[in-house]
Amino acid sequence: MTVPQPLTADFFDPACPSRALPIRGGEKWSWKIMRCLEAGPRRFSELKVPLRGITPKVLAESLRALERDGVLTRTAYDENPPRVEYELTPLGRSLFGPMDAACAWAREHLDHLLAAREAYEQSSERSDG
Amino acid sequence: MTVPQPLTADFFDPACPSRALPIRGGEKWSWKIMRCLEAGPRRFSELKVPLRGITPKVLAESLRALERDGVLTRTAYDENPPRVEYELTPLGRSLFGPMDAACAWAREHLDHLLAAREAYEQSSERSDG
DNA sequence: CAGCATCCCCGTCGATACTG
DNA sequence: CAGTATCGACGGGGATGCTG
Repeated sequence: MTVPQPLTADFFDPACPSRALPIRGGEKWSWKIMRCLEAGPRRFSELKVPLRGITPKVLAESLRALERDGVLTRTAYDENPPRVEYELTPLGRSLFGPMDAACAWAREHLDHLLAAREAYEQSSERSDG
Repeated sequence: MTVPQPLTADFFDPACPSRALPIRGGEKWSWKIMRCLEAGPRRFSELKVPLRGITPKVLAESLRALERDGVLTRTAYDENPPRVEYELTPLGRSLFGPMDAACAWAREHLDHLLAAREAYEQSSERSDG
């Protein structure tokens, strides 16, 4: 069970699942955008409101990346004023599974985590001065 | 069900679970390090081997961050030559749950994802090129 | 309204060299 | 062996202004 494995790591495989996740934590806005689309299609400006502080440039970039990965669709209506709607695909919705798992973990262990962080700060203050 | 929600997003809460995850995708090596420790404690140099290409600086930084979050422990033995061992905590091991969920998703939808990407490239080549 | 263009900041990551 | 120090590359993200 705890016997050392050969450490053959498949994560160097370009097709490694961990590389394929459309939602990487480093991408600050992806989760938030998806949550804002969870209840149904939204327009560009409708997304800007709940995503307080996001700039149009970053929102456009993020949406394009998610569209590229087939997580959402972009539909432009030829109207005036222009209207564009973003909507999750089934593939996108399937991401809520792992996302919820991650959030559940965080909810459950948040206290523990913050305590560990604080304890670490305390112990390093002594040496840092 | 698909009725638009107020879009009250709790992810602006500093205590939002999504913010608390010790493993953010942007941190390139975190998952890999944890996988390398899954089977049991490992020394610094034992980690460098499977994590091909990681520099000692980055490995040290990453380990420190994970230690700070209580995900692993660092144990230095006062020997010569020096020996330091890293080992997952129960908290760290509990992360494999959500990690596996994410990997399972990726494994299941990788084909779909790559196809979407390719299709996107195709359709944008016409306008770009 | 729905973006794009431009410039800049900063954190992660990497390469290299050095130390207790 | 197990790191630290320094420098630099790179990319996400932000601020501001402009356009169809």
